[in-house]
Amino acid sequence: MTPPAPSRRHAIADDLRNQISKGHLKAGERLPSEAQLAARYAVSTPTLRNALALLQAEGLVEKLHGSGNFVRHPLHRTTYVGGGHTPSALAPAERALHTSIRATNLRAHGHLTALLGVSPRSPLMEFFCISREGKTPHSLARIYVPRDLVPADGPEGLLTARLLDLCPPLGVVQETVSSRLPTPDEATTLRISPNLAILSITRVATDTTGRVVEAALLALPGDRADAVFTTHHAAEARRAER
Amino acid sequence: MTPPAPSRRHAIADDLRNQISKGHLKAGERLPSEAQLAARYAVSTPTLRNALALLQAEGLVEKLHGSGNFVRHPLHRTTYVGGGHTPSALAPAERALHTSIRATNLRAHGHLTALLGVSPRSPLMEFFCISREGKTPHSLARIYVPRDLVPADGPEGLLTARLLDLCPPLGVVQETVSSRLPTPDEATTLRISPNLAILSITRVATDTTGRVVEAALLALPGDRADAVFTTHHAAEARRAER
DNA sequence: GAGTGGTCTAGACCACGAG
DNA sequence: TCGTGGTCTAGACCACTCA
Repeated sequence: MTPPAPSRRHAIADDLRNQISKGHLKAGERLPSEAQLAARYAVSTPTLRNALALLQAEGLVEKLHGSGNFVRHPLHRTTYVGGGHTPSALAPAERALHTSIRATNLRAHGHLTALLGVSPRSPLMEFFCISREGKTPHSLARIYVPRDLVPADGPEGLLTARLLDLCPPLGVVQETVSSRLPTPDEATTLRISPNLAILSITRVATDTTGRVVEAALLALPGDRADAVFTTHHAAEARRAER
Repeated sequence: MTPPAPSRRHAIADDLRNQISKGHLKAGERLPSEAQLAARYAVSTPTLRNALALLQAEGLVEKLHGSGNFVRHPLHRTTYVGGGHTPSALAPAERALHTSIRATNLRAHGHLTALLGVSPRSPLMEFFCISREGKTPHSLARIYVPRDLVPADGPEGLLTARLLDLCPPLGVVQETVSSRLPTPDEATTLRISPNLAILSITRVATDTTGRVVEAALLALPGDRADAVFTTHHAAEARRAER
């Protein structure tokens, strides 16, 4: 189907890919050093590095500066479930994801004002969430909520984020998905290379009055995340009948 | 916010980015040759090419082999509207998109059988759609429909695709979004570099009986496409009351 | 054929991580 | 400190586009 790529880096990448899929190189294992691999394939180091860059973009190999290149564990894909009211970037509970949340008070600025439809410097609360499987991060979320929607009583623990499920009757949730390169910060916190594209989701939730109750900026590593959106058309058909 | 990137290629990319945004380099214009730019910035050609690769990944620059590097027209972003029943990768009609459709008869094979929930070699019709704005493609779609749902009367013109709006009462539409590198074919038909990630959307639509009436594989260039999904929670709330 | 980008080489030097 | 990957150089050769 795909014509065999003539370039050397593709040939090398194909060979390593095969070795990985056939189990000659196991998950978590360290590859030989780039110098050794370059010698084995009789290419220069930049060429070999290009080959590894391909595998890295596919999520098969993880590069750790100073340590080596490692075979990534067999692609545990995270699934983001769209359609609203998920406190963090809620992945299906199937897999044990440790989610750490950090809450910060701040004031609206920049495009946050436009997203939330509030005036500049109006008080917000930011929830900075990272979910990990083991040591490797699987999602990064920055969730902004007008401060008056956050109950002042409890400590801003895990529960405060969860209240979004209950508090106001949700109206419309709009999620915009795009694919882009991570910012340097995102790349480091997600522990991915700056060349690996991410799924970037902007979620804006409004209550029934049209007020924005939540704006979330989600970043999911492109090599280990999908987003699923399900639409029930039967509901709309029924509604149309009325 | 973002610490100034120390590497030369980032510095060069930043400079070119500024020149583009300030209008010193206009859309559609050709950049000086890579050799000239390398000389101007006093770097080697590979380094300069790395800088251009960054701009290319951002969609600001388009490389045409043998012709030169060009400033891309100001990012006409296409928006894919999720939530079902759109015949092709229907972008909002705001912009004049020429969509060409080619219909082919084939039989289910490979993962198509799983997607559509049909037995192998059962007859399908494939719609191969490309939408362009001017000369540059904006989306690529392969839509598969069980052949018995396609009316045999009319020629498989534009209308055949549109009938999906009407014919069966739709049940559930599920759309899975991921970010990945294009296959070589996709890269060439979309006229993007193999390094630019695409938004890949798999859409499966079922009718009210649960039968799959359409499976679509969509590929949208990551630098000029978004996908938007809107969920109306009021409807669900009302439904829950009953 | 002249000029362009695409690939590759064979080194050099720096930055990071672990012992 | 030592081995690792990260960046860069200066030039070679090939492939493509256009006149």
